Amino acid sequence: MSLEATPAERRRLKVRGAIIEAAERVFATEGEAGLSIRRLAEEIDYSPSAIYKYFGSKEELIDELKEVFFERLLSRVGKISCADAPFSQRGRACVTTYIVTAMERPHHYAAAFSNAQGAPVQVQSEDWAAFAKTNKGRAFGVLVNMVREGQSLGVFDPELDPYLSAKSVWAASHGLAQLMTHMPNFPALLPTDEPVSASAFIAFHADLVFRGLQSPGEVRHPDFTPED
Amino acid sequence: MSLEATPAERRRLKVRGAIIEAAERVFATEGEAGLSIRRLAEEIDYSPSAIYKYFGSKEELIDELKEVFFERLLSRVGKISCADAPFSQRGRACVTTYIVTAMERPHHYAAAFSNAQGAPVQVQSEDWAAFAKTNKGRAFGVLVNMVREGQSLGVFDPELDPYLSAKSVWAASHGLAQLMTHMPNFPALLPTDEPVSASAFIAFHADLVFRGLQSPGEVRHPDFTPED
DNA sequence: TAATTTGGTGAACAGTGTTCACTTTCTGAA
DNA sequence: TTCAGAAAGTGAACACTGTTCACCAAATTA
Repeated sequence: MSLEATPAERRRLKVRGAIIEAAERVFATEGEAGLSIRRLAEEIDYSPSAIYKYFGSKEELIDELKEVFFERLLSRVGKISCADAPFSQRGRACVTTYIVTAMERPHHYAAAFSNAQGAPVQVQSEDWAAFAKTNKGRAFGVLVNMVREGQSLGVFDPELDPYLSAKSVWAASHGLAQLMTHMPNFPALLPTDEPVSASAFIAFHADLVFRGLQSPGEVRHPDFTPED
Repeated sequence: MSLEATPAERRRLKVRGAIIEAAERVFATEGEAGLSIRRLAEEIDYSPSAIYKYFGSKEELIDELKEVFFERLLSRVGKISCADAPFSQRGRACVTTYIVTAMERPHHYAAAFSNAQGAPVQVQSEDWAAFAKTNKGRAFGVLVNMVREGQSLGVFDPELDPYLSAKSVWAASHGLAQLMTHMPNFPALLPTDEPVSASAFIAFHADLVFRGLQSPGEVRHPDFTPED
């Protein structure tokens, strides 16, 4: 048995790739509702039971879709966090990038926080060591470092625990991401008629989140001006 | 036809009540996964098709469960908001109450933000007038008033738009509620061994949210001390 | 070439939500 | 009180679903 990719292995990867490609296509547009094994099989011209030679279950297949989605989310936020820009911009960009990426694939993001039956994902007994290795865990690590950097720069309140603060930032980002994937016109829900764009509101939210972390003397008014 | 409740009407309400009671029982513990029409029919000793004489569809039935849940959430947050307590306490309590109530019925809360297939609920073309009449909309109104009160007291930054601020607070609350219903040990996910209780972390989060709203001069360090 | 693993299939199982023709029960008016 | 009509309830069926399993053919290995 060689370490090279045998023709059989290459063929296998090809079929497997076709499956997740078709799954990605239908999942991105119709979500879990439109993704049935039989339909997937029809799209790739195989029998339904063939899929079970490549994936143990439908859930396993969808888990892979979520995984690649979170990898992109991680990579994007990671890139932002170490970009060449002032801290205040980078910090806010972490939050906005997270939310924008979630909104690009609402079904993926929603599914990542609920299993097939819409029930809460119970991640019982998961400890820190296990969590830190997951994509979610590494994205969280980026946030912790960002809080630490802000504290060392004197911008963020040094009294705040970086881990708890990062969790709070994550929760705040997650909340807006979820609300906006579920109600696309959420920012525009106003009694007045002046429109507020999605991106403008995301910026506003990111700003408020960061004001909460700033040192008592450092808090400034948001540079928020509704555009377009 | 009288306005009184005829015996037939009373009987009908009784059966209907038995259905939602059974549905509530199984939904609260097992969520949408365990709730099937056939099982429900078995529990109330009727045939499955009988249920369709009372509810147009399974979704309609579940919508009612969500509705009563949000009514309780609304009533709780509403009570807190006009309680006899200092503003800083009431304000934070709105956030913590929201999160704690969500955690009491994780399946209800999760379902309220995703349809049966786990796909995002698309509330397209919903305008403010319609939104303001829903339970979500009225709970949101409570938040807006709270922001306004904080501004008139000089505690919150008067430059902030009350509606956008209330949305941000809602998003932040929703985010933690969702994260905690999905990962019960979220607050305890720490590299260190010192435990942080759920309630302690919720308080910490609420505090950060409020720091973000405070006037530049008013920001104080959080009075957060990990208890128990 | 022979043996064995792998890839692929169709039929079936146990579920699901929902519909529909049908019967039974109850109700409101003549 | 009788009787038409509505309401309540039923069982069988439809069209799905994820999943399994015996079976078959093709590719790989010995």
